[in-house]
Amino acid sequence: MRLRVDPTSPEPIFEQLVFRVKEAIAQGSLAGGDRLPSVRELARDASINPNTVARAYEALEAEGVIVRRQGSGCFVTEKGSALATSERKRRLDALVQRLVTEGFHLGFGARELRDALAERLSATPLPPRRDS
Amino acid sequence: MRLRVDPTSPEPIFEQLVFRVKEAIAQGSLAGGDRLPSVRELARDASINPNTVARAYEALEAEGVIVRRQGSGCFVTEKGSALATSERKRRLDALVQRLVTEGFHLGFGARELRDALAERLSATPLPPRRDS
DNA sequence: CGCACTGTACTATTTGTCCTAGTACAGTTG
DNA sequence: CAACTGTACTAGGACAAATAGTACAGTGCG
Repeated sequence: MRLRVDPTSPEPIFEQLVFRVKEAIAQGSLAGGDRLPSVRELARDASINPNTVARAYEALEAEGVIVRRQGSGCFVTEKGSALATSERKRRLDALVQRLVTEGFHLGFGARELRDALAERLSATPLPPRRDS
Repeated sequence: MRLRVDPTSPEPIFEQLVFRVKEAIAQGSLAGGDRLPSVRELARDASINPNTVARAYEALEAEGVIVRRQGSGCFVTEKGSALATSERKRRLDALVQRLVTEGFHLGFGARELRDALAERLSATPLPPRRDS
């Protein structure tokens, strides 16, 4: 469980951490019940402040991705998203719109976008979902 | 050309403007050669500071999306992305990875992601590209 | 129990960004 | 010339991010 962070990126460090954890789960390298590195351990490994790690873990818990247990550690949740269907759909649409718009300005057309997504999905299939 | 902005959003106003303009181009409601509203006019309409609009236009020009002509206005560029192929590919992959990861945590599977993208692309087809 | 670990909660400080406000200058258009 | 365009500053307020340090509270194990 090695998490890297780019201190020069304009993206806040704690947000990078949040995404890396979600990424690891979406790729199957972290699964429900798995334990994350401790706040202090991860801070030492990544050469960042423990408070920053704690902030990332706090955000992950707020999203329902992990649970934090005082004294024992942080663990990946089993359940899926707790959002209403309409809100989930809205967020997905926003993500897709982002991809389409930015992709277009990068010079990619509809087919290339579809292909890139398909390739990504077949390269590392999504782990099975455990819907609550 | 009406551009709306959400002052309560955590996303900076100037970034919202940048994306709105790119969105309009990707949807065909703005095309190469079209003129954007002036800095002061847009600022008045959206009830924001002219400096904020100027900042957005500056960012858009830095990305090659528009050109700014002192005294005459800002115009949508004809050309495509000026980035190296490898860099364009890398950015596209990052966008796709974002969609897949966040989509997964929203509870969507591979098929639903593909369908959402396909639906978006068929709803408003991308305008023809004028590659430089 | 006792110790070492875990997360949690503060305060304080520094740094950087976002946004607003105001002024001024420079190029373009009619 | 007059009225518009973008551009470039300064200044200041508000806020977020990250650091450092300290302290407290729950857990697990020898």
